[in-house]
Amino acid sequence: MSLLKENTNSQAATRIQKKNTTKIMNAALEVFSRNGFGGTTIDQIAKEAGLSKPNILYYFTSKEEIHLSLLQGLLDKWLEPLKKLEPLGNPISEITDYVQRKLEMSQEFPRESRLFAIEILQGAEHLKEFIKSDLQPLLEEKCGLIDHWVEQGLIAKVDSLHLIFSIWATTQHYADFDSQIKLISGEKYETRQSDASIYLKNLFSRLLTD
Amino acid sequence: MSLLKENTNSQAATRIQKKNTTKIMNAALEVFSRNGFGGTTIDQIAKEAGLSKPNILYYFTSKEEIHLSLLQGLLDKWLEPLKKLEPLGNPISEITDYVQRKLEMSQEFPRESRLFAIEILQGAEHLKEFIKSDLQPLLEEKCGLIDHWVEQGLIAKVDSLHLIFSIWATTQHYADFDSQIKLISGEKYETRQSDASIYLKNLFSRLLTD
DNA sequence: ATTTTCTTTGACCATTTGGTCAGAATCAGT
DNA sequence: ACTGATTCTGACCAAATGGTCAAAGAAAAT
Repeated sequence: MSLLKENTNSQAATRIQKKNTTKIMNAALEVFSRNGFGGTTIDQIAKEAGLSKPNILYYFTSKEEIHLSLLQGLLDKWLEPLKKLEPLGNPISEITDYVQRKLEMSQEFPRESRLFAIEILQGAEHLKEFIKSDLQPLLEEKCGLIDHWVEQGLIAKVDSLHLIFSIWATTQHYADFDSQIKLISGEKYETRQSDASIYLKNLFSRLLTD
Repeated sequence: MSLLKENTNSQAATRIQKKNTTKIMNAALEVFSRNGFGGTTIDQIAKEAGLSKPNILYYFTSKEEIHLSLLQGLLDKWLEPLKKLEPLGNPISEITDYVQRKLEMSQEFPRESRLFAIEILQGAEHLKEFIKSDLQPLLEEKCGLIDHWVEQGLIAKVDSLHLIFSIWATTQHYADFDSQIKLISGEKYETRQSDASIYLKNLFSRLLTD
C-alpha cells in the first residue's frame, strides 16, 4: 500500500517511484528556483516533469511538501564547502580553496544556488530553522578559526564574519545573477565564467596577505 | 475625464491622485520586492496600501502596469552611483567611493535592491531592454576607464568587469540577504551593518593597491 | 445649492489554482 | 493467464485571482 511513502519519505520503494520522484524533484527545482514558492504552480512542475498534475499529487501530498522535500535534500550539500575549512594547512590557501569550492558549487548547481537565494530574498521563512540550528553554529566555529588565524598573525586582520559574507556574495553572484551576466558579457560569456575563479582568488589573497 | 492618467503616466493630476498612486507604488514595492511578479496578488498590494482592489485598478489598468511603472521609476536611480565614477581624482578612492555609494544605496533602499535582485533571479525578462540599452553601454564606458587606470599603472592589474561584478555582489548582499544576516548576526545586527563599510573599503583598497 | 467631475466600492465574472476521487490502466508476482 | 497492488488520469470541486461595471459617495466648480 502507498503508506510506504509516508514512512520512507523520499526514499522511493519501487523502481517506478524512484524514477518519478526524481523527475518531480528535478522539475520542482527548475521551477521553484525561478519563481519562488508563491510564483510556482503545480501545473508548471507537472509540465516540466512530463507528468499530470494528479500524478504529481500521487507522489507528494501538496505543493508545500514538494518544496520542503526539495530544500531538505539540499541543506547538507550547501554546508559541505564550509565544513571543509580546517585548521590544518596554510590559512590563506584554506580560505582561497573554500572560495574555489563555493564558486564551483554555484557554477555547477546554479538552480540550487538560486533556490536558496530566492528563499532568503523572500524572508527565509522556510529556512529559519536550518539557519539557526545548522548554519549559525557552523559559521560561529569557522569564524572562530579565522579569528584565531588573525590573532596568530597568519593572515591579515579581517572581520571574519564579513569575510564569509563577501565570499558568499561574490561566489553566488555568478549563479544568481546569471541572466544579467549573460546579457552583459554577450559572446565572451564562457571566458568570463572561468576568469571569475582567477579574479576571486586574487581578490581574497590580497585581502589576507599582509 | 480619467484619460488624463493615460497621457501623464504616473504624473498624477489631482491632489488625491498623487497621494493614492504614491501609496500604491509604495505598497507594490514592498510586495513585489518580496514575492516577485508571479508571487504577488493585487489584493496583497491593496491591503498593504490600505485601498480596495477595484480602487487600485482605478489608478492602474493591470497588475502588469503597476509592476512596469515601478521598475521604470527606479532605473535611473540605480545607475546613478556608477555614473559618478569619473576620470578625475585618485583612482583608488574613486572606486572605493563608488563602493561606498552602492553600499549606502542598498542599505537605504533595500526594497528597491531586492526588487532588482528578484527580477534578475527570475530571468530579467522585464529588465532585458534596460540592461542592453542603458546598463551595458555605461558599464562598457566605466570598464574602459578602469582599464585605462590599470594601463597607466595607477591601480593594480584587475579584470575591470569582474571588479564591478564583485562590487555589485558584495554591496547588494547586505540588502538582498538581509534576513539571513539578521538571523545570523542576532543582537549585533546594527553594528554589523556599519562594519560592512569598513570591511569593503579595506577589501577593495587592498585589491587595487600594488 | 446644484451640477459636474472624480473617486470608491460591492457584486459579479471568467479563469486559474490547489487538491480530491473513482475508476481505468499498468505492473509484479504467481 | 490470473490476481492483487501500484500507478495514472479525466472529471470534478472549492477557493483564489485578475479584472469589470453600474451605481453610490465625495470633491470641485459653478
